[in-house]
Amino acid sequence: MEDATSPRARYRAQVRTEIKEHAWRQIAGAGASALSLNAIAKNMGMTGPALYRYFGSRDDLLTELVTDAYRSLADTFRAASGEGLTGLGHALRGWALADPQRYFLVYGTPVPGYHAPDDVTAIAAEIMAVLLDACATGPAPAPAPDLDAHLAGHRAWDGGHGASEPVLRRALTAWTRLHGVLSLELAGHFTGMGFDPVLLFDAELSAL
Amino acid sequence: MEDATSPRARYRAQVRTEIKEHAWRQIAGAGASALSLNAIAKNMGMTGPALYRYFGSRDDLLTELVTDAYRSLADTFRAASGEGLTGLGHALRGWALADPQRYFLVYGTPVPGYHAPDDVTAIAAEIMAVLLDACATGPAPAPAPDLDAHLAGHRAWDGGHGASEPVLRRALTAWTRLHGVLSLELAGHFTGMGFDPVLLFDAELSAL
DNA sequence: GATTTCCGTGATACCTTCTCACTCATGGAG
DNA sequence: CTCCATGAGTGAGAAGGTATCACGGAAATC
Repeated sequence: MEDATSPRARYRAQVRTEIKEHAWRQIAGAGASALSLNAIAKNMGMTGPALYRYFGSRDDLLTELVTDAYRSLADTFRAASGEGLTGLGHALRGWALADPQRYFLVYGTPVPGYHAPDDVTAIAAEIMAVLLDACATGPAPAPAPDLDAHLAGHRAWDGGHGASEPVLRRALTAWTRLHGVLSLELAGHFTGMGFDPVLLFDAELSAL
Repeated sequence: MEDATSPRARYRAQVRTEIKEHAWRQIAGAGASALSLNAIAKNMGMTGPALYRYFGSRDDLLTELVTDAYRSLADTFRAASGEGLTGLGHALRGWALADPQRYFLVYGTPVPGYHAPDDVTAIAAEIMAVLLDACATGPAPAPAPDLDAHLAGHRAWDGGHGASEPVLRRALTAWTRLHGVLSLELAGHFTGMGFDPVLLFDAELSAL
């Protein structure tokens, strides 16, 4: 009855993935704001309303793409989890450069009203866990007593990882610094400046 | 004839600024993607097409808002230019928190096809000049020979400032690190984590 | 006072998301 | 094998968006 390999279900799953493939192509080309259900339907030889059999709304489709993007980043992180913080940094940059709009779907400008579903917070916690593991081994960063003391009382986000406060701080710092370089690079703010962003990224990475 | 204080010109300028005020209100509330000429016109007691007398298109209006945002940031930076890098950092954070969507208009997710006009590159250069001034005085950062050697050959973006390579690197690092913390904070990526982002921001600022 | 300039409107074309009634093919049950 | 219910897809249409156009009228200018 509810067999997952029912012909109907298989067809449905295939169409869903095909819709998402077209959606990713649109997003990679012109950003998330250019995602158009009508255009996807036309590209697939269907009419617009047909897509509402597969996704409840444009926002539902976009939310699923965001979740997939988070999952993709989590997979990339997990695959590079054995290579330390440096390996994690390079994996992050490679993942971001492979599809900048996908990076922006995760870390870009949020829509004020939008609330991420519980899925992505769980995946974000998994990403943070990998980052915390990588930050546990390595040199202790410069001391920051104020922040460490504050983190000691506000460390629920470590998900029971049990890392020391300097490790928590190192993870946060790695996150924000790498995102800082990467997001400005992907947004094109370095394009007119002439230098190679990878050297700046690697300098920040080795400073960690 | 072409008097700037002609009744027509004064009225026109007033309507233009009123349109922009409504536009800022919309953007602050629901982001740049929610900017609607029709809604602005309705709020002003006009019909949609009337606004095309004042702005050539929705993109033209948005471009002007982006330019105004850059100019506002440049003004804020110039006002804080005497207070060193720490003052600049606090001025940046205050400016960003006052209107997060305005920050995202400058440093947020770009639309792939969009090209910024020459205005904003000039203003961006002015912002960079203030940052370079603030980075000239202060402790020398940790050495990074590779990046410094590369910057020595790719420093056209300093606008004839004549700063040394470590100073250029300090300015770039300050920019990317502060943007890293700030953009993640404004995007709400810290909301579920419990800690106070200002402490992380200040820690990065004092590490510079 | 006559004329020109230009603001605002309504109509229109074309796009979007999204709902709804309907048709029709297909898969599963007897 | 037959019947029927499930569900995919279509066309119409509402509501709202950008943008263009011709037109009327008010206001500034001469």
